[in-house]
Amino acid sequence: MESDLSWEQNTLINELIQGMEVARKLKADLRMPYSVDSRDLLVQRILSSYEKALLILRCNASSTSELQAMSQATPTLLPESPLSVHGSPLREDVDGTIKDHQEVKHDSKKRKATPKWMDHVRVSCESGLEGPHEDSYNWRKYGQKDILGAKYPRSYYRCTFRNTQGCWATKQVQRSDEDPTVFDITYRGKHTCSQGNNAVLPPKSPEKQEKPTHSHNIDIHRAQASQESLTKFRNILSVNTDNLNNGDMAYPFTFPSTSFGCMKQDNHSLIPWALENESFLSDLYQTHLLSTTIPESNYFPSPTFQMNVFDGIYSKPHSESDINEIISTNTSATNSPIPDFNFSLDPVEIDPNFPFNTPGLFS
DNA sequence: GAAATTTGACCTAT
DNA sequence: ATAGGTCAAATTTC
Repeated sequence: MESDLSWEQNTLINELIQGMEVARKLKADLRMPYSVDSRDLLVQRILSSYEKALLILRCNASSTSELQAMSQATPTLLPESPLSVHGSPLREDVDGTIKDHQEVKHDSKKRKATPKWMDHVRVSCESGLEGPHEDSYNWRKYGQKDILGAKYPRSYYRCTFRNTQGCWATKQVQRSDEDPTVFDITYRGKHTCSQGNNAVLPPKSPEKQEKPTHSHNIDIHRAQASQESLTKFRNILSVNTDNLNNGDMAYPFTFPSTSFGCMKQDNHSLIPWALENESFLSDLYQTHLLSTTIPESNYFPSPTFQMNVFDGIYSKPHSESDINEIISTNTSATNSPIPDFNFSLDPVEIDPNFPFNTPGLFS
């Protein structure tokens, strides 16, 4: 990657370029009288790029160096196992908070300290969604809270196997104010239960996973159907990996800002992206397939949906400071349990002549 | 009856 | 003092 630019600058450039490219595609698309779906897709991608860029700028004002360190220090850190850095003297206390063993406090109370990492994703269901789309984990809701300044309450979930297996993974789900079709989902803690330990997740218990209040044909995103789909998707990704030919495969990758979920409508979009794209964001994003439980299932009346998942950043587990900012977004189709993809699918065509390193570009 | 959800109360960080 | 996060009893669902 360009060494002359800072990490966030590269990220910002990439996002803006991506937005520009997609806008061009949209412009071209506007000449076509029939492709409404693809326009929606392109608009979504543009918005996603700008959103990422804004997030980066925000983070730049606060903890850029930390985030950069994170991204560089955790190239192999898997979403599924953010705590499992080899040899790292980390521990996770009973409430899921990760602590360096030197800074373990006496947490006599139940109240959680701010976790040292989280995985933040956004799920967009533009075309509507019925029913929960799952993230292959079993969650139990344990609370809901109205959040100041937010239109919608935040829901709190913990792993169903908390008691039986001592799994302290939690997640929070909150509907976006700006776009009610978007859910911000924050994962905290690591799954130590059997479902978290299995690379191939066990089938979900039928009583929980697919409450058949919604029956439709969401193909690849349906959490339950995702096992086969994920396998296929892995294969796709593997092809891309093999073709990438660069030495950065130890880095994480990102999925396109638009979704994987669009495959239903646009079966052509994913693979070409995967094959054409450079992995220029690969050192920025810890990416994973994602499908996420949307408990507020009634929000989405239409059977088709589209996920717009933003990848999460995992803080450097041994960082001494809390990093709770969520700085990057991404799209994919399953949650953290799919750990090891390290390349980008973003459909970006970078102009090789673009003067990224122009002095003063970011000054 | 067991498991999941709801919801008001409680706890703690800021 | 306040907001966010969690607990746990009550309620609902299966």
